[in-house]
Amino acid sequence: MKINSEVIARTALRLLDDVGLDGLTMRLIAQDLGVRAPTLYWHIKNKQELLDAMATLVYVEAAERLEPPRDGSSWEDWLADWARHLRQAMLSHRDGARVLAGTYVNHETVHRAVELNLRTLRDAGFTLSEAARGFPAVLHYTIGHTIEEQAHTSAAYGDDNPYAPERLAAMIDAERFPLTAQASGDLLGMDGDVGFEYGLRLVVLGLRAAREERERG
Amino acid sequence: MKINSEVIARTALRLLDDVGLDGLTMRLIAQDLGVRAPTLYWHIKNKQELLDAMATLVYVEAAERLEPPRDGSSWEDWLADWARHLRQAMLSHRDGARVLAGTYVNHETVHRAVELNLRTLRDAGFTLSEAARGFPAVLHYTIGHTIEEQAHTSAAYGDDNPYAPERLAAMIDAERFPLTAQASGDLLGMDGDVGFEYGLRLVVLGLRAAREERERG
DNA sequence: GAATGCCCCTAACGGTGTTAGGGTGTCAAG
DNA sequence: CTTGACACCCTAACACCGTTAGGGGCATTC
Repeated sequence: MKINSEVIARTALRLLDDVGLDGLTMRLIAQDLGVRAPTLYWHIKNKQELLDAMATLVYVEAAERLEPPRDGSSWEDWLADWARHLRQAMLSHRDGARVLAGTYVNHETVHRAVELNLRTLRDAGFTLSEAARGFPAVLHYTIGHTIEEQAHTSAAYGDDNPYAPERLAAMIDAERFPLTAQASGDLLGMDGDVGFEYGLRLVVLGLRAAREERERG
Repeated sequence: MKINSEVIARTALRLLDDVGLDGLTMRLIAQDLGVRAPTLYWHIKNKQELLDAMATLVYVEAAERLEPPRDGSSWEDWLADWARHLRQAMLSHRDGARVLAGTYVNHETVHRAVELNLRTLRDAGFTLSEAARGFPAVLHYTIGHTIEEQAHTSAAYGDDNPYAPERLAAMIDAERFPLTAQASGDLLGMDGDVGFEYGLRLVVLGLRAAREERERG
């Protein structure tokens, strides 16, 4: 296959799943493409630019399946679905959240997604300003949650992951931290879909409450 | 000064502000301590463990100034203050959010903070389960927001930061993305305290709304 | 047929985290 | 007082990293 910057990024993204972010080297990517490392620099400026391109791909993966809300579907469901798509895109690649976090993606598909967010919220009765300040909160929550979740389940620690639930639960001193011990089930279950959905609901409820508060004056 | 793992972490955290996470090398830290790099390995297992220790210090920095809510202060204010403390701790070090993100900190001060969160929310009328699922959402939002903010203002790009607000605003096609263009001020102003406070308020409002929804049955 | 420019190569540079193995000083036990 | 153990630091070196310099083949264009 002909090599260009996008092919490199796609290859890197595929290799990422095998070796993780720390194991992703230029030499490895080049080898997979049947080429030597310096060749990559003909197509891309440096590794940071490659990481940006990878982040863009992940982001686009989430944004491109985004459609205007169908009739009858609420803005709450639509917004939550957008967050779920983004989360799924990150989860579908090892260290996906770390790759995405802190990369301001600039791509047409993403602009479209932003525009769609604004329009959907405004059509639902939000002011444009509320929409513009509100939906990034959903985004930031989603990124924050997923980066933590992916870190806890990371394979970086090998077999003896110090964040294994049973290990953490055993560490809590029930005398000094009774509520923590009592709620350890809920606390440790925060990773995964259930925990994500709970927080996501909170943010969406917050959006609705903020609008109602304004409407009441 | 006598060298031990905590002194190493403090030194590393101080150097971090000068050189950034990518510039933080074992040799540099050792030099600052008047010692050679391999010596560090007598005190710590590897660099990852050092980064964990640094993250713990930042986290503790935010948690140790945490006190039970004074009489007359609402749970909303208390919870928001806790988020602000955490954010300030991250912002007070270059790349602080990146260091903290994805490091499950295990330290007494943090356990105390968790317990205090649970107690405060429960005393305010939340069920323990609501508290245990709710406050991580605040935490995740805070981390997500701060990591993005710090990435955008990062010096990693040198003088030609592609995320400079005026550069981004100019990039938007007002014909195809009218709402985005119109709201660009609000969108780009999401970084900084104003944007953070807006989202933080949303999450807190969401918590309240979730409780009220339960109470109504 | 010459020249241009794309695309890949080899070689190498300066740096990284980390390990191996050896020294020196302190301090307790015999 | 001697001996040994142990804490703590060292030098040397390994394997690997991102990246640059410079050169060569090969197609397309004048």
